[in-house]
Amino acid sequence: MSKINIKDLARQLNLSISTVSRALRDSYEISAETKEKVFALAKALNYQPNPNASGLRAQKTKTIAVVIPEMVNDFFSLVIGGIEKVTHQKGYHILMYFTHGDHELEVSFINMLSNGRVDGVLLSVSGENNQNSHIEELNRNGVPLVFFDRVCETADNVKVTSDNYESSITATRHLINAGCKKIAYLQLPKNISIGKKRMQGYLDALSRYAPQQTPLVVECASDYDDAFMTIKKMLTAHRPDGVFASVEKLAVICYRVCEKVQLTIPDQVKVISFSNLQTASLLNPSLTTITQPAFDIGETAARELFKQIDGKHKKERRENVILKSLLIERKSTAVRS
Amino acid sequence: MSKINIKDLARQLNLSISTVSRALRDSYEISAETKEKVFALAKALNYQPNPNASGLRAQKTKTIAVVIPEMVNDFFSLVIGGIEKVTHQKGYHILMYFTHGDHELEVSFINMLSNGRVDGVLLSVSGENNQNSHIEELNRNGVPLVFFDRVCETADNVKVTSDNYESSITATRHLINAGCKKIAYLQLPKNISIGKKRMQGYLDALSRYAPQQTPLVVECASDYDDAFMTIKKMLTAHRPDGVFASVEKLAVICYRVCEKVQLTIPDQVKVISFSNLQTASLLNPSLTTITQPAFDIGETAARELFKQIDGKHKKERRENVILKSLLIERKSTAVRS
DNA sequence: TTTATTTACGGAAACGTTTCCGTGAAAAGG
DNA sequence: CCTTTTCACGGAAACGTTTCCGTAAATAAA
Repeated sequence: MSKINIKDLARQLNLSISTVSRALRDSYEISAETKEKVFALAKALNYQPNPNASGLRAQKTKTIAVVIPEMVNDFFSLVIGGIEKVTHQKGYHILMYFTHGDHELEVSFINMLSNGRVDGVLLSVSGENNQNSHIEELNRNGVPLVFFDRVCETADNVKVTSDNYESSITATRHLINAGCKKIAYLQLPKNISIGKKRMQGYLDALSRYAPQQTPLVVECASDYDDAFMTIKKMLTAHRPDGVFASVEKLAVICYRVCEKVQLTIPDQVKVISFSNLQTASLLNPSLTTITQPAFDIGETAARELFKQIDGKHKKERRENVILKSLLIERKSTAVRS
Repeated sequence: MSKINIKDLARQLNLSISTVSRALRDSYEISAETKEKVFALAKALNYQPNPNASGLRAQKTKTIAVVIPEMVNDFFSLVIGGIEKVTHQKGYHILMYFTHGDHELEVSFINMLSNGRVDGVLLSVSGENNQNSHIEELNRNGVPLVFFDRVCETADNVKVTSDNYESSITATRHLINAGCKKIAYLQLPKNISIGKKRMQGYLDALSRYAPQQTPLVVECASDYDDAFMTIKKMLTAHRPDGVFASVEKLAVICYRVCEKVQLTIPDQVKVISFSNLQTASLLNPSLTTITQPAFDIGETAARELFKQIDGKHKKERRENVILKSLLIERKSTAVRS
């Protein structure tokens, strides 16, 4: 129960509190010898300034919040890695919040963050993006905020995303080139911006490169079993020869359904998916993916946030950032030889 | 730039600060009507008490720290999920720190946490567990700490783990029963406690159930390429017919090596691994795993921590918790039919 | 020598809460 | 009618920092 504070240091050194404080911050108005003594004792006692006190006084917490839908997801794990790299360099701390796709929860988290708990927020929104009063409230309170991946289109904040529309075009075209005549698109229910862009890419690619095909958009629930049934019904009823999963989870479910209903990938149906799965190349068959630069997204978003936190000229208009994804071709879309 | 505080509320309501504060905390000495008014205005203005001020005053932060080696790892992701469940129920916040297996970093994080930044710490240690002065320092400062998975044996704190030794016995025996005559064990270099127990299980199972076999322990570097080369050399030189990977990462590398050197799993070599991979059943071939109750570990560790944080009678001796892992048999250890 | 400046430090206010102590007025008890 | 208790609230201290003022002594400038 030591928990020594600056007062203890001052007493032990026969100095005033203000002198010790200044010495610790290496102020020019403290003599070299005094600094030495203060540093030495501080180190010896492992003195750590109380963050609440400093934070209260300085109105700075050296902490940012990261709000994401979930954790068991290689994409978000990698993003966190990128965020952490920058944050650690800056000597900041990371508070993590998980919304589990629940918009209410997101609102309550964001509201919670509006009064000095953090110096900035990184947010990947969950669900409907039309209601953004909580975002506006945060902006009003002057808390810097940067979106990444799942952004709120209508909000006036920096957004860091990947080229979802173009990648969807590429992915769809990849299936077309592989000979698919009937391509299904699997999407999640929430009409998050990212989902819209991806679907638009799919639709545009079809009408541009395979106008004879009718789009087959399948909305899957976020619940695992529901999604499984939906995909199963779709596969058996419509018999597509290509499936484009807008998120990794749906590709995984699709694999399981194919196993169940005895559809062989890629001979009977080819599968491509947005995914950052570390094991994509080890799947049976290996999965062709559109891989987002997840780590880079996290790193970039964090850097943008710190630009605002450190920003002298805060009111200069910040640009959004769009990073490129990569199509990695594997066996799930291989043409039969 | 609103950021309203309790003073603003008091002024607008013509009440004193103390009255407003008590009203918000639903004190019995404030009349019902006054409470109403205060609540109403607080809600209307989205008043959020400044956490630094409350924390400073109460010497409580409603925040815990979670210190883990890495994030891109389904085991830790699931653990975080369990931790978050409990933490959210309790209305606490989570600070995350990643050690990247660097002991120095772990020490600096832990030291940082010794002065009121958090009310408690959940730690999965990285690397050597013989140096634990930083743990002792934290204990001296009265900050509650609970270990999970990778524990520090010599420290006198609650530890939540899974039955590593018994599971290793089971896994090894599983390979023996599948007919393996030469079983290799892949381990990481750091002699963390968890690694020792798992290896001991392997060794004991061999001497007990297949005494004719000589153990083949292979220490792999944490670096991917190094580990790949080590495993490749081992597989080609010793030609084991069974591989027991002590961690998921090594199993994945082993799969890649087998692909490279044209060894078929499970016919030429059977593979089993400790793993929480969500895609284990989708691998080629599907991977037999010892799956730890990761979510449960997180949940339990968090509950144990809160017992200490909330604890009236803090000095009662807490018991360690050991949760059971599950062997999930899949094709990577299938006997040829 | 007198005045101005620099050096090195101390006192105290402020950050936003919570809570200990008071206190006037109303209600209850005698 | 007077005393005691309860009720409902206000003033101010305290949490540990940082920083704005001050200031005595030493040095430099006049």
